[in-house]
Amino acid sequence: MPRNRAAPERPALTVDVVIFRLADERLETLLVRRGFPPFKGRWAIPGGFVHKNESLDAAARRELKEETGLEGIYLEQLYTFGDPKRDPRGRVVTVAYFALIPGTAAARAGDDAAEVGWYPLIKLPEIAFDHKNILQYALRRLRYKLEYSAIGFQLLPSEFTLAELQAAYEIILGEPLDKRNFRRRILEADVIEATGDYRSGTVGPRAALYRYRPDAVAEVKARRLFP
Amino acid sequence: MPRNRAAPERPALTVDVVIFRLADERLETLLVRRGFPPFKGRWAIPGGFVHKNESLDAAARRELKEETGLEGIYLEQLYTFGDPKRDPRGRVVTVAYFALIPGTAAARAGDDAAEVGWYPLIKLPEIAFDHKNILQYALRRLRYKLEYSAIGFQLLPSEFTLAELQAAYEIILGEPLDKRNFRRRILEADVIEATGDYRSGTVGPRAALYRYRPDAVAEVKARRLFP
DNA sequence: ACAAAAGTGTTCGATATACACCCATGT
DNA sequence: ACATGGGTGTATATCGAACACTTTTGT
Repeated sequence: MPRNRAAPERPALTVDVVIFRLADERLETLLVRRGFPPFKGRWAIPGGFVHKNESLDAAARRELKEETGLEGIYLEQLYTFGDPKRDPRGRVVTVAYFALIPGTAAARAGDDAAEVGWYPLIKLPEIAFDHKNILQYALRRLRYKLEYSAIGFQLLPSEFTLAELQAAYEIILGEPLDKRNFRRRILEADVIEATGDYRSGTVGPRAALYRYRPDAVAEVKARRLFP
Repeated sequence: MPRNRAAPERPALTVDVVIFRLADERLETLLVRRGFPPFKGRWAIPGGFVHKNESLDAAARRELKEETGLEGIYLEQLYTFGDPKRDPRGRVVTVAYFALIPGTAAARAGDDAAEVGWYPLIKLPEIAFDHKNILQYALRRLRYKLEYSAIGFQLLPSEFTLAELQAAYEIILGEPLDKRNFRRRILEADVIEATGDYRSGTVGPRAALYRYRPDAVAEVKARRLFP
């Protein structure tokens, strides 16, 4: 708490939300093209000022909804970036968040009709500010969380097959996983359950559909899921 | 980055530094007694405003030095707390850090002669603001980091015996550890090395002294150190 | 001599890893 | 009929957990 009153400052405070989705068998993130300097024409993580009487989480949720139209999305505070020089216009401290949206969710363009686009993380366009750092940080955290907790299904629709879930993990972790070991572990972790339905319309046997168990504990502390 | 310019706000921005040390076989934290309302007489985590042209990390280091006189200390950003009602005087967003200082480091009272004291985490006094939350969060993070990375020696002087290190881990994790397993794991982790000297003046065999290997990688990602 | 504390290996159980075939279904 | 892909079990290696005695030194 403030006791030293020397040279305080009231920096602008923003939230930036790194929004991940799976599409075309890649991990993608939503970026906004800047129409004005600085960094005109380059791409930035969507974000905005924190409003009066608004918590940081609420600000992040609002931004996420403005950009994608989605609510009830997995969202987590990532890190706060406050280098004095990170915005050439003046001091702006940003609290970064990351969000995982289901790949099928039709994320509409932002209300303000700015130019927005999804970009794969392996092939990013020219990035504004220190946002490349933030994206790298978010990716590290996502991979880490995927190994230690069971949040992969946040990137899938509400019902999914085990093959789809495994594919999501493989895309993000960037390595193939053994099918039998994957299924055993994910089921033993007790975070998903079979719906009883099957995916039809495909060649071959019908795959059982699973859903997230909302009553499950999100954090799997005792053991690494995918060591 | 800011694109939505509706109702922005410039909250006061502070850093709070949860400072941990080991003393009297307990984990203690430094607290400052508030001399004025709100929460007059209650105890708060040391902190203060972020200055102009000062990064968040620099602000945290400055606060840490002001309170303890120490430099070159382990310091890590924890989380940012921004509930609009967390300070009754107005909007104050705080970036919380945590620091680990060697138990022997004579942490002098703060420059401003405020009333400060070390308190064991198991028996905290009346806490101001939302600082109890922050302390709990910091303790969780400390325990977690201790299990997955090798930072326990940050709470010990530069040279220490394995018995001392084990005692530190036991205090923080709150459970006894097997001596032989502890020694094997901590040595296999390759973060400490024998100095070649021995601790004398004690009853019984002389214990070998160890030091931190500064070239070692801090994060032990591959495996839990103490599962 | 005795008390205190340092140092040292092995066994056993649990967990992780590697690996291949059968069968249902749609075309 | 055949191509596609879902579903299933086991053997081996690695890792974690539990456990006791000997030796050194100061008093």
